[in-house]
Amino acid sequence: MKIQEVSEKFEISTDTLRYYERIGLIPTVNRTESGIRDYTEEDMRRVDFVKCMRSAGLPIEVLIDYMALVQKGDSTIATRKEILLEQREQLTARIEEMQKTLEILNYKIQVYESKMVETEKKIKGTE
Amino acid sequence: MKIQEVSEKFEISTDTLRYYERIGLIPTVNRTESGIRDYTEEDMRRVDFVKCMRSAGLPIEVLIDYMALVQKGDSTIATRKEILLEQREQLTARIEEMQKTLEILNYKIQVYESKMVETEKKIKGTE
DNA sequence: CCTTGACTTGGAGTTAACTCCAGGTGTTAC
DNA sequence: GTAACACCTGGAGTTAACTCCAAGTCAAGG
Repeated sequence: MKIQEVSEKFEISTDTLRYYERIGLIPTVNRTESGIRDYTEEDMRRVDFVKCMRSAGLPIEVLIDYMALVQKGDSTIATRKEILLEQREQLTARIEEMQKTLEILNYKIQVYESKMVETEKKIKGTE
Repeated sequence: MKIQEVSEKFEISTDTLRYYERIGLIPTVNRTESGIRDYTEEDMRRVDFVKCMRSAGLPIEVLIDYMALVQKGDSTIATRKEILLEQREQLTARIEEMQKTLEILNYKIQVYESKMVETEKKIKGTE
């Protein structure tokens, strides 16, 4: 698959795909004879994984380290697990924060709602 | 309250507090005669609110607009509610994304876990 | 009174994660 | 076969949100 197809499939710009490759977040993609990227299924699984992790805010640096360990093979499993444990912890913390904020937003919206209803009533009363 | 006390209370650096003020995210804080910031209770409520919203990733620009409307008074309630509705929608979307990622992390960690148990068994078998 | 540390301002620097650009090559539809 | 478009690379530019700095003022303890 060519870069634009991958770009459309995963909704990641071609610039970003090339960027991910050049910083080593995904390993170098094979090129055709004329030098054009030809993504394999495995390449795309990696892209998908990275997209997912990035969408949750995992830092690129951490993902670079992690992906490098994946490339290195089974001897790195313990380290990889450590990385994911750490990231999971941070992620749950972030989610919790956001849920607290969400509740405050809910409350504020509801307050505004009832204030607006009050205002309506007053207007009606003076008609 | 002086800036450093506020900084410690909310765990926001003094630099960030001053930055928020200068970009208009919180209105200008009163100064003592000698020009030193003296935060009121209301100032601190604002700081707390901004901190909460920022921790959930709401963009500063949106918060500036929102806070300006708050200053403007009750006539802006409908607009404020619209802003919060929009932000709430985006926030729930982000939370959902993160929860999907969390599940994938959980799965991956569990796979690594069982791989490690397998390796343990093999080692024990060869002893 | 003088030192030490907190405070002030305006402006510059940093960081992460893209995003864009220029200059060149390859390919495909007519 | 040529115009239009996708692709390549290396490097520069952008954006959001801080964070740091310099040069100066102010306040409290000894």
